[in-house]
Amino acid sequence: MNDSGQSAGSSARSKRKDARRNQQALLDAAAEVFVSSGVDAPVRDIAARAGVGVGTIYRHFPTRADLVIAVYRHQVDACAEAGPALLASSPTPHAALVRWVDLFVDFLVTKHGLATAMQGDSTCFGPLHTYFLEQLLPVCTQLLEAAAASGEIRSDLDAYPFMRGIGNLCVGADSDPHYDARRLVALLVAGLRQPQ
Amino acid sequence: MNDSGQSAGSSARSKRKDARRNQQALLDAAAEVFVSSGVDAPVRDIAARAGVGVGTIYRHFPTRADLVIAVYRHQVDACAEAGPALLASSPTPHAALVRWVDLFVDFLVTKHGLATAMQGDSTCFGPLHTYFLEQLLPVCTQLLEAAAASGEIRSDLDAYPFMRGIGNLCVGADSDPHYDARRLVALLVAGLRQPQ
Amino acid sequence: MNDSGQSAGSSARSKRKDARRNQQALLDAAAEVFVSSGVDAPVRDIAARAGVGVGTIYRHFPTRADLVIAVYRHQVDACAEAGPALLASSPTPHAALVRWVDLFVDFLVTKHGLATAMQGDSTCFGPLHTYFLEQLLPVCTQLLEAAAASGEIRSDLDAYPFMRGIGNLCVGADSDPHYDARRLVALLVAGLRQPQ
Amino acid sequence: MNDSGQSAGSSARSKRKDARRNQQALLDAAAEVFVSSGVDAPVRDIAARAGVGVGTIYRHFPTRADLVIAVYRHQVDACAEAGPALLASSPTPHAALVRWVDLFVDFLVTKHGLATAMQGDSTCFGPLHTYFLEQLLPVCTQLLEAAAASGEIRSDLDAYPFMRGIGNLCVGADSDPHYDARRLVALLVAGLRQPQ
DNA sequence: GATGAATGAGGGTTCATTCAT
DNA sequence: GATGAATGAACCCTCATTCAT
Repeated sequence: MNDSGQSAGSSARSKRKDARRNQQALLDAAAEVFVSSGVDAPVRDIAARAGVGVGTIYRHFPTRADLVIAVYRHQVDACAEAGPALLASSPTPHAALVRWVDLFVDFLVTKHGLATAMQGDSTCFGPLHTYFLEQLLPVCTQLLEAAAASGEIRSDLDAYPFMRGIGNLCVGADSDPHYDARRLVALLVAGLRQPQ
Repeated sequence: MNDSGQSAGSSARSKRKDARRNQQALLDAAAEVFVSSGVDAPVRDIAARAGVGVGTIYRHFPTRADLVIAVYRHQVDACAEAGPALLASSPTPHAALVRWVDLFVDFLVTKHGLATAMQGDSTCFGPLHTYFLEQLLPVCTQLLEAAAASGEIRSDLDAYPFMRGIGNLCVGADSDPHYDARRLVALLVAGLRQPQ
Repeated sequence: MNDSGQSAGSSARSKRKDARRNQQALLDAAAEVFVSSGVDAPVRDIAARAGVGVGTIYRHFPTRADLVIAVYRHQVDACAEAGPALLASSPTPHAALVRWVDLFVDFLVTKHGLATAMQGDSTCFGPLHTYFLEQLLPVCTQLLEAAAASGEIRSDLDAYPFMRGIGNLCVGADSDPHYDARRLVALLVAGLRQPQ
Repeated sequence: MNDSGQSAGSSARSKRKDARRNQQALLDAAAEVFVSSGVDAPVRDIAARAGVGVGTIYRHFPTRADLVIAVYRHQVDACAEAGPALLASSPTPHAALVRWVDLFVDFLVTKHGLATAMQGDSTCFGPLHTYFLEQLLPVCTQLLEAAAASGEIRSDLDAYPFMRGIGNLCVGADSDPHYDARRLVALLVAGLRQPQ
């Protein structure tokens, strides 16, 4: 349309460029809307903010969860990568665990509604749930096992319930000033300590 | 109207009996539906299950929160009353606290979606939230203070965030067999222990 | 119930007394509610104000129109009776007509929503409409004919459209301070004057 | 998007054409339903008649008043434009006023329920009311002032109550064959004549 | 007779998702 | 590919009217 008289190839490329640009706009818009209205924000709001039609969202992200994943992929991945790094650089495995949990909680708390979306009962966030677990479960497991091996914490808690618990504790943390999720998560971690 | 005469009294009572029977049916139906579909279940579903019209629900329970309160009032009240009793009968305040938390968790976990409803962000459950807090906050506070006074736990956690945390940990506990809310709550309580 | 040990007759009479008392309370309550909320006020509001059940209203006044009629019967009748009296006491038939119209307008305007109820399209006010016409049409006709006979006004307007017109002009007169129904009715009557 | 190119332009236009076609269907359907059931007809009825979903109506006309305005905009505008034209082409301002009032009455009477909607008390028709007044008040004012300036009518009646009066006189005119709104409006206008 | 609980039709509104253009 | 119009199921809530007690 824009480049009249060009070859089909160029047309196709320009289309792709358009598509990619759109996808990026979508991610940016979604990130903003998620922050202001939570991850359950109406699809239309996101489309409007991105300046595209709702259909475009569905093309790029068939499921709402797909969109959420895409939006937070970088941060999830960073969180995943931080695990081994912290383990290597911290004085003890337990210290690494504490720091990593901090990262994870920051991530959940600062994203309005993400913690809720991570809850297991929501069927429409299945892929989101899955992705998070796939990325973070091994890391968390590694940290827990290391800390258990060093005798700092008990060894009878799996990473899955642990992460679920942290996720749950972060629910609603952004909307209630009287509720300090980090505090409670710290208590939970403290509860893991080996009863000397 | 309120005369002690038998006929009129019985007539009035019988009328009330009808209404009460209906109300009871409503409570039963709501309890069932809440379990199967959560406390956000459509009004009509509850009405249908109870075999009454929707208007009947609105008559008895103008607000959804009113209905939820009514459904769980006994249990909430029992939970509230258990606090002092446990304090009196347990070897230590900490033991009482642990047992009481158990009761509370049982209550939250066995009622599908109740924990979610207890979260602070839902505006339409204001009355419910309020009622729960009014009943249970003082009790929880008393238990925490007693345990703190006896030196068993730290004294810097208020009852409100504590209860919110417990409530959050119970979210989704009924739908995921891999998630053991009681375990995590136990860890949270363990985290309260005075770092000897 | 109250007079234990009385004869059936006395009981029956007391019932009637009760019924009459109820009916009066109903009329009073309805009058008040009509003023504050219009003649379309919910049935329950009236029952509540009267301190009776809704069923009682339906027993006494099967139709809302029946209730409205009953409430305003005195005033309608007074309006009807005023016609001949004014005709007899006024200097000219036209003067009598003007005064009578004043009465009628006062009646309609001071009763919130009555003018609306008098409109022909509302099917549920049929009996009301009918009663009003039955009582007032002959009177109005007489006044119009007298004024026409004396040459003061044209003779080609029937009482029915005339009254409908007046009724309509009074619609909404009580809720809009910028709208002066009496003014417009006066113009309408002025428009009747024989084009000398 | 707005480029003058043929293909894209036609594509954009064709999309709009579809929507416009639908919008037109909606306007037609609404017009019909308004005639048969009044402007208070259920949204669903209009949607059904137009063969569209209810959502489509809400998309095009967020408020019922918006729909009513759209349906009658042409006629209101025509009425507004007719004022100056009549003033220019009529022998006297009074004659122009009479003709214009005829147009206005025709408009109100032939649209079932429109007159009622024009009444001031209905809160949900605010925009409608506003639009009508904005369009027609200046015109009516001009006509009244011209006729007053020429000494044909009294000068102490504002356009607003005048129009309200006409509107009111037209209420129910379509459903009652015995009620001739035009007749009464003519009398009202006649009542304005300067008492020579 | 009186009561008021129950009914359920009726109307409004939102929003995820599809699909013609 | 992008668009956004259309769909319509799903909810909510009100209130006139009936009828068992």
